[in-house]
Amino acid sequence: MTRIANKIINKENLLSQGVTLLMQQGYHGTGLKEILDAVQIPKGSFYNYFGSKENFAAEVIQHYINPFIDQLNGHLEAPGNNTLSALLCYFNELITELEKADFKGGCLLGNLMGEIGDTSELCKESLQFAVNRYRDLLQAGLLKAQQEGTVRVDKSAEEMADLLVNMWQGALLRMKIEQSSIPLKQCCENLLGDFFKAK
Amino acid sequence: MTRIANKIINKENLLSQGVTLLMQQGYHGTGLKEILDAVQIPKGSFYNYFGSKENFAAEVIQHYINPFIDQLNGHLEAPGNNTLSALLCYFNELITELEKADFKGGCLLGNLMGEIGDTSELCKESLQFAVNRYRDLLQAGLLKAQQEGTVRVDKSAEEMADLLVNMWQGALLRMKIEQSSIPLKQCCENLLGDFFKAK
DNA sequence: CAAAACAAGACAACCGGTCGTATTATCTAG
DNA sequence: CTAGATAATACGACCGGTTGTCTTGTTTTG
Repeated sequence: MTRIANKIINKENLLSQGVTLLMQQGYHGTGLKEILDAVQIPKGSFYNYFGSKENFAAEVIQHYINPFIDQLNGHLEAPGNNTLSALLCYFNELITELEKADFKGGCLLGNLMGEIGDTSELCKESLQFAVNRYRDLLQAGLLKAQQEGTVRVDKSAEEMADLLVNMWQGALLRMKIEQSSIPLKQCCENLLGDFFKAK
Repeated sequence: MTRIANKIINKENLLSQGVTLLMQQGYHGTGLKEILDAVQIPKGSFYNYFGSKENFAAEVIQHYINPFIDQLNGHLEAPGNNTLSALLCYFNELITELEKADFKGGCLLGNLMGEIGDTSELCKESLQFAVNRYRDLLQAGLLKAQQEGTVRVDKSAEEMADLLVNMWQGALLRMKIEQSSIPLKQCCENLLGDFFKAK
């Protein structure tokens, strides 16, 4: 095992553990020691890899969103019925996962937007980038659904994508304190299943 | 000045400063020292008043929501055009205030739901109670608007109130990282100004 | 004067970050 | 191909400062 390969593995482990801990306990609620102990990596190495906790968090954010992009992409590209159904299917998958996790954590992006969205410039930019990537993908899906005639065309796909992202984030917060997936389901039913539908 | 009156003033000052600091820096991001220094109250007194930081935060949450309840109530009871307009007027007032604050802070409830919603049982309950009080008031307004014929009746006032609260929370998060009131305006225009409207 | 309320600061644990040293990889010269 | 120089990485003891909480002595009150 070469040294350089080990570095990549270590960074990957740190980021992965960072996603888990930051999502559940927040930025200030998670100490470096806790992350480092979990993956058995000394502090000096951490600072060699990332330079600072803030910079680490900015990378964690990107590391977090990637799987969601892939998962959504998978549903959008799958040869199924129509794109609107694919979106509904995707969100139902998310809901199932959140139920399985007992509504713990929610969304790292939403949590960090609230906690450090206006105290860390670096993380704010990382959050912006991550949210925009996600929103753009939703927008592409909604645009396709518009062309298929299942989604109304008197509103732009971009605006609807923003509405969906925002209500979903709010629903995740409600989910956390109510320990229930009802807010999530209401979000899908009312937007994708009603408000966005072509007349 | 009696001793008991002073205690009330001190508690009030602590709660008020707590609202400001917890909203901007979060729960774990704000140390007791910072709050105590700001209001010139010794640490011993704090623990005499509140018992613990967690308990303090739970009280801060209630202290935070009260003015919003009052403000919304004011708009709902004012002898204006109709209740739907009153709701729109209320939210526009909020938007103006957030713009004046340069989009800093956002909503204490949303921020804390994300940060400690699933680590502090006590705060979770306090958040639940605060959010429900707010939601119930919105629900009452929407119900009145339904009776006035300006809001659709094929959806329950409760469901619409939940949707409004959730999208508003999500919009506040987006506002924080985009430094823009556009998400907030989109929320109002699309829900109150479109989706909720009677046909 | 007893009991409760209050305030001051001690307290250990922990924070993010630094630094000197040891180890290893890569490059250069002969 | 190798010997030596240089850079990159690994590592954890250690830093000053802060954390939330608790103990203890004082003051106030009924």
